[in-house]
Amino acid sequence: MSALQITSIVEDPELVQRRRKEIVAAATELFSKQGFYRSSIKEIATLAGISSGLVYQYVCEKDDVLLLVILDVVEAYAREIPRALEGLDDPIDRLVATIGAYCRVVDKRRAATVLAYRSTKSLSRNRRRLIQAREVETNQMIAGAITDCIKSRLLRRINVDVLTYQIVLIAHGWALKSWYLKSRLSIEQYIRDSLDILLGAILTPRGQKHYRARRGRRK
Amino acid sequence: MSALQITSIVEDPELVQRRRKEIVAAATELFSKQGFYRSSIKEIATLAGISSGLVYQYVCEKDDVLLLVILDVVEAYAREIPRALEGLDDPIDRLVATIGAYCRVVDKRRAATVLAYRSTKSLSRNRRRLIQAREVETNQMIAGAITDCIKSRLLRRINVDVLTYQIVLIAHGWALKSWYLKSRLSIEQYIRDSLDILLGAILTPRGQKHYRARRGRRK
Amino acid sequence: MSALQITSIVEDPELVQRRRKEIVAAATELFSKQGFYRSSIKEIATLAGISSGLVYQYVCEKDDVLLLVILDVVEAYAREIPRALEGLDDPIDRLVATIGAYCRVVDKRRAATVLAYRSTKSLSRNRRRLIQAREVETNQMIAGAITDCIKSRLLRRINVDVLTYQIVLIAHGWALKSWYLKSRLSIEQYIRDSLDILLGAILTPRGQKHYRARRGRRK
Amino acid sequence: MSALQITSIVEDPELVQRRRKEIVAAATELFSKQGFYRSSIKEIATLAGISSGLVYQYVCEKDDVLLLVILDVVEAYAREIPRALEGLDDPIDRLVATIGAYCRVVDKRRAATVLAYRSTKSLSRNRRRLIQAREVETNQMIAGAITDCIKSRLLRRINVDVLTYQIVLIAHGWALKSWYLKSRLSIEQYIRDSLDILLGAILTPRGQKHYRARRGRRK
DNA sequence: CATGAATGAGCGTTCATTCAT
DNA sequence: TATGAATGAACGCTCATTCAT
Repeated sequence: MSALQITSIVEDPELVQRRRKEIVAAATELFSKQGFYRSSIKEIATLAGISSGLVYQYVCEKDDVLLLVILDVVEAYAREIPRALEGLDDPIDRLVATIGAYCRVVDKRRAATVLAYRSTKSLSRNRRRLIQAREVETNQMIAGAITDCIKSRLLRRINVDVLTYQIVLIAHGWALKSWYLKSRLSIEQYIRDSLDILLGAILTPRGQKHYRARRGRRK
Repeated sequence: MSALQITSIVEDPELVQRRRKEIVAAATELFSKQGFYRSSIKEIATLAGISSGLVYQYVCEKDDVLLLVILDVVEAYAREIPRALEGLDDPIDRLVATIGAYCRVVDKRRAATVLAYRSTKSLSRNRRRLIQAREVETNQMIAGAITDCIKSRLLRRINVDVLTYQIVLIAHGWALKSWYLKSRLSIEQYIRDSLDILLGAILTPRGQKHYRARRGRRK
Repeated sequence: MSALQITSIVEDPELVQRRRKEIVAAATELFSKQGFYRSSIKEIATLAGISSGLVYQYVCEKDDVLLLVILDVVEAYAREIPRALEGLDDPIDRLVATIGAYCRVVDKRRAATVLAYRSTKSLSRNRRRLIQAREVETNQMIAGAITDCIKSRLLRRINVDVLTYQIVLIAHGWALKSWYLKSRLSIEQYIRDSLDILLGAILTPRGQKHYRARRGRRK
Repeated sequence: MSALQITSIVEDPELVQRRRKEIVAAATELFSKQGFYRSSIKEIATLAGISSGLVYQYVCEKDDVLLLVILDVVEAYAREIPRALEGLDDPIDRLVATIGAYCRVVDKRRAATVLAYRSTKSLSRNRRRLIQAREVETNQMIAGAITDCIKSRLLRRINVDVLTYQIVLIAHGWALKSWYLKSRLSIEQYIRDSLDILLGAILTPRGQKHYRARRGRRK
């Protein structure tokens, strides 16, 4: 639905979709491994089993390939998170499930997630906005889960935006910092410990008293 | 102490430092604006007010310029965070100050922080390791502050690595997601709300009971 | 059979042959006039009537162009000498014809012969070996003619390797020292006088007696 | 005496000579190993133990360094061959000694000899002429020895120029083809076998009859 | 005399993009 | 539609040469 924005010379929409899927698969692999600039259209075409000229029948510029690749990642989030919520009604359950699902999707697409971070800025203003718009959509699912919890008085009235991004960053962090974390934790431990920190109050009762006292004085 | 790793043809260390500073300043500006690959050595040299050939008297390859730029950011963290802790003894104060300081450094160097995220993967294995080693050093300051709090029984025995990276990501998130956050919050509000979420228990008493109950059942 | 060693991106073998021929022709002209290092790929491409990028569709590195050029010379020897021997059976006739043919090929490709001498050392070990292997092949034709003469008791049992190279050097000498010889002799005179020296005993009967006597004493 | 042609900024002639000697020694080593174009002035200067700028006090362009280097080789021939003739009166002895001496000088300076062949053409017309003039001078010693033999009726009236160059090429051939010859012969064997071919009639009596008969018919 | 930092032209090479087939 | 040969701009990097010190 989003890829439609990129005009293709070929008119048969099914063919467009099929070819683009091949191209995106090849490009994702190469971009993840070598980065966008070190991967040439020819390499991508070869890996996709087509000729380099043909790529330009489905894409206007090399940058479009990158856009397609990143959209593919971002849409995977939007697709897979809701699936994890199916059948869950309790707001806390939904929040917990959301966080877990997000982390697990990131885990499955670690390289692509890192790629999205690296490369979004390489895109033109317009293309970047497109990605960001999708990201906001995805985040709204998280924000929604948070809001529901607040409405149900299960969460305090914390800043929803900030908590949303804290959750997003926790999920993405698993990919971004996997060079450090991967050797120390499994993804499931990471999810559990992150939830533990986020939802269990990290301050001890004594710490809470202490913190409130200090905070009062700092103001 | 780190720049020593990049060999320079010029031997006068003062001159090396001065020139590299000029080069790094120009490169940081360009890399932040256009990215590493879209910035040419000639552009960097021109912006730095020197000839393109001269760059190669202070650096072996273009990649070294990137390394220098990223090290410069990473070292700013290592330099400025301890300064914020001077005179603070209380563990909670120190933790809070660390988080605030980290966020503020990131705020001052938003573009460079994003750059570090985008570009570290463009570096060779060795250079990347160098950056990561410094990042780990910086993180140890945060981890230290956390551990102190735990020792003083002000914090529960949560996973120190995970909390450390949660804090790091919160700080970096201000840069990474500034396209969203910047128009909604000031950095100081961001710090305050992030601390609020992290240190104030986000679950209400009712939420806590609820969460514990659900968690028990989920296991 | 030799050019196969240099891989080309273009796969149509006829096209490869045609383009390489154009490139070699242009390169031979330029290398001969200005030397390998003073000739740029752009110059070669322009003279060949193609774009500079296209050269790299038929060659991996600039060095390959040089290899192609030198192989072209060396193979001209291997191609044209046997032709001069067609229909000749007498061993002495064959030896004389070989020498004459070699000199005449060199004469036709004087510049390229000099080029081969100048530039072979610029090539990588492997490429150099390739050239040398072909040179040895060519020389074996000469060595064969010599051996046949010895077998027929028309030549004394002199050192075949040394005589072979004496002949090779006589032929190449016409190119290498043409700055001196060209104004004093025609190629046909050069061939005749060289044969006269080589095959006619240069010592007079008196000289021979003298030489043998002195040689005895020197030992 | 020849180097004087290259103007030097430094005026003290002794210093000029000393420095140039250092430069030539370093350059000869590098040029022989890597070739002229792959050796930089900086490398030469460093190997000579001076600064790169200083080279330009003793030389106008890089090409002058090459000229100096080649002149040095060529003059070694002119210096060392006469020394081998000292005390010899007999014309054949002198001719034999000349050839042996030439070969031995070449053997001692194999790399430099090859260098001279590779690089003379890289020089400007004027510089090349200078080298060639010296070569002619050296060759005149050989030609003189030949002429003396002819005058004494020890040699037939063969073409002196051609024989001279045959001798020169035999000597240089030891360097030029050392990749083939070195593993098969010692320099002394090479000299002996070359003289054997050149001075001993290579045709057997039967071969001579044969040759004369064929030659008559070929005309 | 000597140094070595600085310049800038120039080269080899890559690759996005086009277009004839 | 699909191919892949062809183009040509652009970049990283080197190095002869100059010149302030």
